[in-house]
Parts: sequence; structure tokens; C-alpha cells
Amino acid sequence: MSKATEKAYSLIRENILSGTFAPGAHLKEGELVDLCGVSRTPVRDALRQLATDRYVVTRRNQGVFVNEWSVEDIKDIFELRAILESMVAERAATHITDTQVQELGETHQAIQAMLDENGPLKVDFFLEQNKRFHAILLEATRSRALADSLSQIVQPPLIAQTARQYSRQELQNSNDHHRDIVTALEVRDGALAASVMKIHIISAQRKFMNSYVADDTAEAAE
Amino acid sequence: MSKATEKAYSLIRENILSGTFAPGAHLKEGELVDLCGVSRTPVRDALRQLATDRYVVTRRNQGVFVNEWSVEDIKDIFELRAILESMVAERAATHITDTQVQELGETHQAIQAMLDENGPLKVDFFLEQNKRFHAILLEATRSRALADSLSQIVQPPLIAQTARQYSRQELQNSNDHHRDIVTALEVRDGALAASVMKIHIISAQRKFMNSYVADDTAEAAE
DNA sequence: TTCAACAATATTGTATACATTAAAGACCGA
DNA sequence: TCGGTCTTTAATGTATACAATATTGTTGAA
Repeated sequence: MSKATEKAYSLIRENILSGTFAPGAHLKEGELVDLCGVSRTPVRDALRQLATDRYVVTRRNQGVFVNEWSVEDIKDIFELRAILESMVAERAATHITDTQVQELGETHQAIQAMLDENGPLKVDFFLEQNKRFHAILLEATRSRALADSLSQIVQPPLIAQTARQYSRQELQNSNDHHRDIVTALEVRDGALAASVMKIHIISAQRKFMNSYVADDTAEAAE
Repeated sequence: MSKATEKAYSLIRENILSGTFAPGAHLKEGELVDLCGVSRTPVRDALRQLATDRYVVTRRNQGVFVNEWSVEDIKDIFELRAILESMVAERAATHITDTQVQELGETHQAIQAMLDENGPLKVDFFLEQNKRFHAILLEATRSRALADSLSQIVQPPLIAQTARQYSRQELQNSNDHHRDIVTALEVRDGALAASVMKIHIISAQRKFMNSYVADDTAEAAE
């Protein structure tokens, strides 16, 4: 993506994630031009990219609308992700280098150090390290197909807000899974790594569904 | 996609599939404008869509290039597809309607009738019915996430040419799998349907790899 | 009052001119 | 002759004007 397109992409994406552009809202190119300070061409390019990343959907001759996710959609996505990430863990075991195993251990320890601190939770730091953990695994698989599929699944707004309201204990559980995966990969036990990963994702799903349904109820009660 | 964009998309896609635009070739927007008879805007839109469908890759400030697939990429894709399509078969078993089961049976019988005829193989007819078979299954899962992921995997040029050089016996084997899947779904046996589907895709992989490697050798010998 | 047809308007789709960037080639010096 | 830098050129990136289309609102008749 080029400069102007990237600028438009980020701005629109942020507005979707923050809720300024609500699910189902009609994003008009003219308004986005005013918002982004670039012309319609890069705005349109950004919208196309946002469509492939499932942030928005396009309807011919009608424009683009912020994507709406049903509870079933979200369940599906986590289920799919559990399967794909398990596959990643399994395949990583056969190709991963000692350096990569070490890097995984470092992200685990970095998160652990953060959790052991007193004071407020650094959720952004957690998200960053967590992302890095999964990225290293993905790289270790050396599989373009897996990488492409997962990027389609993981990127959408759903996941971006998953860990936002995690408690310290929940983050600890998550990081414990990371440790177990590292341990499994140290001895190249793909089956074990895959099992742990599956539990890891399914736990995330359970937590997410709880808070998601809770939010729904809160909104309905307003 | 709008008229002009769709026109450009189809034309460029056909030229890639036919080999006129070879893997790695640099597709210049100006030339595509001449080819398609539309302006650069829809050509660019089409190229973006072709990029999301993995027909081409985009490099910033350099343009788009026809995607090149390595043997490893192709293996990965089939492996992933085997897993995802198995998941489709399994989930379809729990949601599929009697009507959909019947439709699956019809596509099976249509292919069978074609195979029982004497005369040349109607490969296009097979591909069409085969596509329909998998589409019905996918619809029965009622899973957007699965549909999205699979469309990303199945659509690329790789698969489009898979069945091109199938023998009558190979098409028969493939259709036998379809029959077994229908039988499993009639009694809503998801596990069985998933198993058959896995074999179905892995068989396709084996056939494809054989002909692909054979082609490679032939080219190298030229 | 309701429905349908039509007109007005706003939005997306398309074409094209201009700006910016990267690749290719020429030129000069060592 | 080789290497590097500058110039040239051709491609992509961006902006904007124009065309086609869908939506909205209005008007008319039943």
C-alpha cells in the first residue's frame, strides 16, 4: 500500500475499531475524503483492502458498509482459528530452529515479567508480545498457505479487542499456555504443541464470548 | 464488482490461467488498459481483486506480478484444503437439509451419467458439477468463516487446472468419493463424511502433484 | 389516504490528467 | 574497462472531472 492509501486505511480502520463507524454503517467516499485528507482514489483503494480484511463489505453501486458479526460468525472464527493454529503448532515443531525456540521463550518471559510487576496491566504490551509469539510460530511453518489463511482470520476487529478486558489471572493462564507450547517445541513434540494450542485458542474463545454476551446484555438494558 | 472492473478481472484472469501471462510476469496497467478496453481505474480495481484472490502479488511502487507457486506452496494448499473441507463435511452433517442431500445426490448422478457415456470426457461439465457439489456442502455449514477461508484457498489458478488431465478412471474415483459422502450425510454421520472428504482431497493432491512434476520435467527437457 | 410514477439529488463508477517514484541508460572519471 | 553518478524514461500513485446508477422525495391519480 502506498502512503495516501495507508493513511486512509489506518484512519478508517481506527474509526471502525473505536466504534465511531458502527457495524452496518454506510461509509460514504466523500465523507472519508474529508476525514482522511486524501482524494477518492486512495480512499477507494483503502476500502477495497478493508473489504479483503473483512472490516467492511461492498455492495455493487451502493458502496461499503461496516461489517456486522453475529455470535455464530464469531464462534466459527474461533473454531477455525483453533484448528489452523493447532496446525501451525504441529508443523512448526518439524521446521523450527533453535533460535526461533529461544525467541518464543523470550516473548514468554517478557510477558511473565510484566505480569509479575505490581501496578496496572500493560495490555498493549501483552498484545504486542502475543502477536509476536504467534508470528514466530507461523514463520517456523514456512507455509504461505497457512500464513495467508490465518492472516484473514486473525486480523479482523474481533480479535483486536479480545484481550482488552482480560484480568491478570486470565493473562497468566494465557501465558502459561505459551510456556507449555515452548516446552513442547523444545523437544519437537508437534502433537503436544498442537493440543496446547487448541486449548489456548478455545480458552480465548470462551473468555471472549463471555464478555461479548455481557456487553450485549448491557447494551440491551440501556 | 462493477461492469468494467468485472470485464478487466475476467480478461486478465483468463490470460493468467491460459499462460499468456506467465508466472512472475510484470502486468503493466497501460498494457491491460489496451487489452481490456477500459480505463486504468477499473483495471486497478481488478488487479486489487486478483491480488486478494492470489492470482497476482503487488509490490509497492512497482506494480503487480503474476503469482508464482512453488511445489511446497501447492502441497500446503492441498493439505490445508483437506483439513478445511473435512471440517465442512463434518459440520454440514449437523445442519444439512433433506433437500440439500438430494441435490448432492443429483450432482453425483449427473457426473455418473456422463462417465457412463461413451465418447470424449466432458471435463468442463465435471468441473461444474464438482464445484456445485462442494458449494452445496459449504452452504450447508452455514459458516461465513469457513466459506471465506475456503474461497481463498480453492479459487486460485492451481485448482482450476487440477482436473484438466484426469483420466476417466480418476474422475470415476473422484465421483465414488462423492457418492460415499452423500451416503454418510444421508445418515448425518459427520465423522465418516469428514474422513471420506479428506481422502478425496488427498487423492486430488496426489494426482495433481504427479502431473505437475511431470510437466516440470517436460519443460526442463525442452 | 395510499400507491405508483416521476423528478431531483446524492453516491458510486469511470476516464483522464498530473505528480511521484523507481528502473534503465548514458556519461564521466578513475 | 569498470564503477558510480546523473539524466532520462516509463511505470505507478494521486487528484479530479464526468457518467451512470441508486436512493429519496414529490406529485399525481385512484
